[in-house]
Amino acid sequence: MSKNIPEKITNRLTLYHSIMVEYLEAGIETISSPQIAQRLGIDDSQVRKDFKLLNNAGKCRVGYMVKDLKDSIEKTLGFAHAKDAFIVGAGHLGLALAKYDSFNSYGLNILALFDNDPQKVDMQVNNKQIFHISKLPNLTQRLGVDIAILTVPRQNAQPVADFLIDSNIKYIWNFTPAVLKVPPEVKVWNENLMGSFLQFACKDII
Amino acid sequence: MSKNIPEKITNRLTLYHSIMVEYLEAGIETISSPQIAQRLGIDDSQVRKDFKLLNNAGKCRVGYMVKDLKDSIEKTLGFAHAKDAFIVGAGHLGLALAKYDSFNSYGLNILALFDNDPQKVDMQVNNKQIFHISKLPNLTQRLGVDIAILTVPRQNAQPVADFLIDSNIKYIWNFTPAVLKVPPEVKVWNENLMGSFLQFACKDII
DNA sequence: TATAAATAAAGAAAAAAATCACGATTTAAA
DNA sequence: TTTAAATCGTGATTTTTTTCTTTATTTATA
Repeated sequence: MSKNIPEKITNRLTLYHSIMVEYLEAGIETISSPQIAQRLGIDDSQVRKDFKLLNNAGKCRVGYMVKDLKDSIEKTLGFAHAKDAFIVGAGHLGLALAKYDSFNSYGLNILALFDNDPQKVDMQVNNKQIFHISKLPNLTQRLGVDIAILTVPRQNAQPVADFLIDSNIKYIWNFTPAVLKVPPEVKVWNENLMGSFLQFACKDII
Repeated sequence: MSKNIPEKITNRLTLYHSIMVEYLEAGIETISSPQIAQRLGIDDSQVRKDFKLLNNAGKCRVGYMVKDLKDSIEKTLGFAHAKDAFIVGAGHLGLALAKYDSFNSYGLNILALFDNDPQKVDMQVNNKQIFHISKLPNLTQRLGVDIAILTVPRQNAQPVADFLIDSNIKYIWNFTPAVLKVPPEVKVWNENLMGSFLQFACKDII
């Protein structure tokens, strides 16, 4: 689909999307760039520039059609293009993500969870089974999954990542604070919660 | 402290910090900008520019002292300046964050959790008590807490946020997909997990 | 000691992102 | 109907961020 959209814009598009969902639920059919801008604390021309990317014309003095914007954003970000993934690490964070049903509507399909704790194995979370980590290579191959969401403790992050890579996982969404060492063909996305918090903290609180 | 560091740089600083922790644990005393750059897939002059911000000189042909860099990053990002916070919403995500001990070493002190589910009230998570949400205004005032980490379901996000604001919460770290409406004196930081994922997905997978 | 290689530092250049400014359009109101 | 206000669209400008280039320094090696 339309790729190569810069991170920052993608991020704003998802925020716009949330607002569209809210407006639709409230039965509001049109929305203007200043309304959105004020809500997000950004410039209104920024919003319009982003929307131009969606090929979605607005109407002067009226604004944009909420439904059309929502559809365009979904199309642009590939919501419909479902991607399968495993969650590796069935601790609280892994379970929280497994229960996070929004993933589905955004095109991310969690097929199963993996853990090394025998007590957790065979449990079900949100209709997804927890398997022993040793089952991962086989299931990866059988189901053709190449995305893993890594939610193990920091100490295990690198060895588990190595295991995932051996099992042909190509994309790791890394929720651990470890900076993973991976070969060039494997892509890592660091969620980096602390970085996120510190950005918040540095700006306003300290 | 040294504020107004742009988001992107703050984010990189936390990644550098993770690498420093790892090097220290491995007993490695120096590190060079190309090493770090390669690890993170960025330009090495970028790394040096970031380090210049820390007033931390390197040595040609040798690199930087790992320990010094780690300390500088911690000082710059205000790790030592402890900030107290409440977690609002004791679902899996809230519990996961309550158990996330890294928060502490990064200067974020979770004092307690809040939920409206009577079954959860009075439970302990990682030595932190879960209170009924009705206790929040009182505790906010008594403990002088003005940061809330919001992990309730999307449907409850706005009403709970309104309640927090009435209770004098000034900073909301928003893990819900809702885009909150808040008065100008209240600052919201959207964690926006889906945005994060879609950035990842758009880049490489679709 | 001389040479080569790795690296930091710092300025220049390029690229990307955000903001500004203004004309055009549309709707509502006088 | 005229006027005013709101809003879009877009080019220009500014700011920020990243990358490139060069010079200087340090260490290791011949």
